[in-house]
Amino acid sequence: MREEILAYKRERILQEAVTLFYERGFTGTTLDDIAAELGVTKPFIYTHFRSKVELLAALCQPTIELSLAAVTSAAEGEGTPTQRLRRAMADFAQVVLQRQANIAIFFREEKNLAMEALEEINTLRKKFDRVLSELLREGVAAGEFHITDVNVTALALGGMISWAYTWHRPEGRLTLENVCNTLAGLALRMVGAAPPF
Amino acid sequence: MREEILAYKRERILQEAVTLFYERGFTGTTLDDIAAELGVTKPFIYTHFRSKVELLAALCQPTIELSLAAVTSAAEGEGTPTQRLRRAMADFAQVVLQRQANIAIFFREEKNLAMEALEEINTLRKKFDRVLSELLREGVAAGEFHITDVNVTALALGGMISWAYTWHRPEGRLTLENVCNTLAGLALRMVGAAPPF
DNA sequence: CAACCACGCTACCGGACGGTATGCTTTCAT
DNA sequence: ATGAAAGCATACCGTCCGGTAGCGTGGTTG
Repeated sequence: MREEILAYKRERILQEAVTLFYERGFTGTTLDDIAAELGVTKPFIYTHFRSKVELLAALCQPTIELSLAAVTSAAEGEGTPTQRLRRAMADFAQVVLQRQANIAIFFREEKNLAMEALEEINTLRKKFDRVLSELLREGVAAGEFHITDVNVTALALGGMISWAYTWHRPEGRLTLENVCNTLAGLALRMVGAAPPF
Repeated sequence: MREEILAYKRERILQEAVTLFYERGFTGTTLDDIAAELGVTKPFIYTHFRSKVELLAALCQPTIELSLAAVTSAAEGEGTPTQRLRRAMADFAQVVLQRQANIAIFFREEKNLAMEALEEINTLRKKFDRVLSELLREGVAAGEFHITDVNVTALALGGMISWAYTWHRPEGRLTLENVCNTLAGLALRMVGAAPPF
């Protein structure tokens, strides 16, 4: 149970850090700010994280891992390439929107990550692109997709979905599921899959 | 001619600032760094810009203005909605890729802009989305586009193109024109325009 | 009750960096 | 040639903030 409490504290720090980094930026947020918001002091944070930069990595990496897991799981799952791409895009969109702040922080603060952490994450991103490209190639081979440049299309797909972090408002007109489905539909069109979506 | 020299100096400062902010981030770059790279000293920069933050704004705003101008010009130009959308997307993509560093800096360092400058830019961005949405609506009315949610589609289109700043490599496999055309083609598919592209 | 220990706070350090006051150098007008 | 003014460098200031050392406190154990 000691362990669980430790993990909980760690999680609370991360939560508050995400909120503040998202609102004010990484360098615009001091560790004192985070501590104050938690009702603790700076050394408390240092018992759970070695540095501010490590805190940043700890809130980026798992989110990128989730994104990769979403597309990988869908791509390697059951169904036609069309069905799998739909699921991959919808699930990826869901991760992006559920972890909107984390995603935003990662893309904004990339330059503040330690080189080591950044390389690890970039490996994941390359894998993401490879998995997506491979799925597209399968779809082309199966005659379901019609694509001129598979690699550019994969990047465009990833971008269209990722970008949602910049404009989605959780309390807005559209529900999360709604947005995910719409985006997945747009993705299928981009690859020339057969209607209806 | 005095004026021209002044403008030139200003431009050189901006160039170097873009390069360094792009590589190391805004807070990761000191004014001394920029000055050193130019072979001058910090006060020199202060004779041309009131503050570091103003420097940031000066290198973001014109680029956003160019983006808006690109889509506006195409949207209000000649041709069918399909032709205009193609041109709008290709021209916008060209701005994004030619000003890749500026675009990247803007999206990354948004939080470091002065509130006033940010609001000004956000006005431009809203106008961008409005112009694009309006063009989509025209296309739907003309029976050329088939879209379920015009606003989301506009955001998705903008995102797909904007995102290119994260992956395009000027010295890579693809020429700039190549990428712009491919992306414009993908855009037309997204809105359900009639092939061929 | 006493000894201990885990935990987190108070208090502080040191360096980095945005910004500026001052004075020198160069250039131009008279 | 001389005065003035523009333009830039030297040198400096004050602050902010990431990171740390050491103490106080509360709970647990024998």
